[in-house]
Amino acid sequence: MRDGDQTLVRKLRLFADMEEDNFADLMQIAYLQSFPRQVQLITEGEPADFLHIVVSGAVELFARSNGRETTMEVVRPVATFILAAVLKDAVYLMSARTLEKSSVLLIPAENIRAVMARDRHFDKAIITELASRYRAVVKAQKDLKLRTGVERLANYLLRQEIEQGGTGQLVLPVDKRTLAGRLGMTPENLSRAFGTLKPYGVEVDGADIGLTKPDDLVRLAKPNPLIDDPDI
Amino acid sequence: MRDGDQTLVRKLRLFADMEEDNFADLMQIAYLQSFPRQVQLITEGEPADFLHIVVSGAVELFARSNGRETTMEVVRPVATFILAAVLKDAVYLMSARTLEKSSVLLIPAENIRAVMARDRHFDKAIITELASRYRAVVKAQKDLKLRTGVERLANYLLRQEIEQGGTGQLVLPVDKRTLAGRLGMTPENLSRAFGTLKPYGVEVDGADIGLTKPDDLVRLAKPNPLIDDPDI
DNA sequence: CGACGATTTGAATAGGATCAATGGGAGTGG
DNA sequence: CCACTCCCATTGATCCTATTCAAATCGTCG
Repeated sequence: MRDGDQTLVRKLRLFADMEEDNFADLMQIAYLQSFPRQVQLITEGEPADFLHIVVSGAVELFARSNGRETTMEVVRPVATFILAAVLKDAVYLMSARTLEKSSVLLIPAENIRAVMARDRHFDKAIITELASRYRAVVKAQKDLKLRTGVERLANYLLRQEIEQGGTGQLVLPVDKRTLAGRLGMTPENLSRAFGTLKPYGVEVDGADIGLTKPDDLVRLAKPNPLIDDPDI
Repeated sequence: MRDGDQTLVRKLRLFADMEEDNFADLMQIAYLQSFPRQVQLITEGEPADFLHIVVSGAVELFARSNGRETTMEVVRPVATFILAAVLKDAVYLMSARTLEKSSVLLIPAENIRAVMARDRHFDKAIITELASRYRAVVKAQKDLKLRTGVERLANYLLRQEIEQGGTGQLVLPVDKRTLAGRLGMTPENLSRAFGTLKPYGVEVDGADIGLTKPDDLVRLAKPNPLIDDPDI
């Protein structure tokens, strides 16, 4: 692994306060792997062998049942995923696939648990991380149950616009098919939702989106910090 | 608090391994309060002052936005709720109200954090608890996104039947209005869903349910351990 | 008995999904 | 460079699920 990448991983909430020796141990054992796009990394139902950390690219967490499939989350660098399964020594509840060419750091679950047993700071970091993840899922569920598809899209666009600098412009970070999954709708429906938002100043040109009437869009979206604010 | 209740709380995963002194400290400070049914205990958006533990009765976690409301979870004794908010020293993401006459143990958030700072076992317990909660929410989201209302009800009935002894009989633990919320549908729809399940041997008499054709019901419900198994 | 809330039933509507067909690049091979 | 292909995105039509609004029924409790 390149030093730069290692520095990024070290900056993760999860590892930031870990004792130097322990971090070095983990990095010694961990290995970084590169994958092309659309490679399935883990499969739901299998035992959690490795903690995964997306170092570059993007990973989609998804789930299947009955022949249906749904996107649960999109993880972008630098972030961990399936931490809970590793800690519980349980099976994965979600599958994961790369959305783009990605590199992923793999740390054997047993090593994570071993460091946990001797590094106090790591415990605290895990607690913070898990609590944040938990709250993120709760927010996602509120988004899903309390809003229509159009409202979810509107709020998503408003969040992205802020994240990308508040210039009234934004670029969709994933293709529309994946975005539809993330927003809990079909691609067809997403297309129509964009259509519905046109009168609210949403101008679409491929992945480039312009928001020309932010006030109108906000009035429609009714953003709610308890759903949309990533820091709460 | 009665000794019996204290014993039950002590048996919670969260407190089971805690050092005796620390547990005694917490119980000293904690206070048990009784509430009639339909009392709102916490309100989303307010700072998390207390860890709550349902000692008897039942508590519904719900959320609002846009004028819509949805049930997120029903918590039954003995279990904690809003742990994540307390740990992050953040605002509640969900509101809570009693469904029945209930007694709730309240522990000030600062004391929880203080014990965390000095009790190693408590850290581990919190991690386990949070990881379980996280996985529970993920399962709930899969249930919601991968199944129709009728399927959710069918699986719910099958889970309850097992939990209540596998006799082919079960009693709904909440009124149907609340059950509808839990299952992500309206009361009217729940009624119709029960109607739809009649040909599959679901016999309804108030809160008493009989499952006379379990095989047929299973065929419809297609239960999935990665959604329905509480121990995974 | 009477009132109130819970549940059920009915009819109309809305939000999304599905199926089918068309347009539009990006990449490939000639 | 161009034709071809493939996949994504869009659009239209239709179907299905679930919500909403309204009304009837049931049960319980005072």
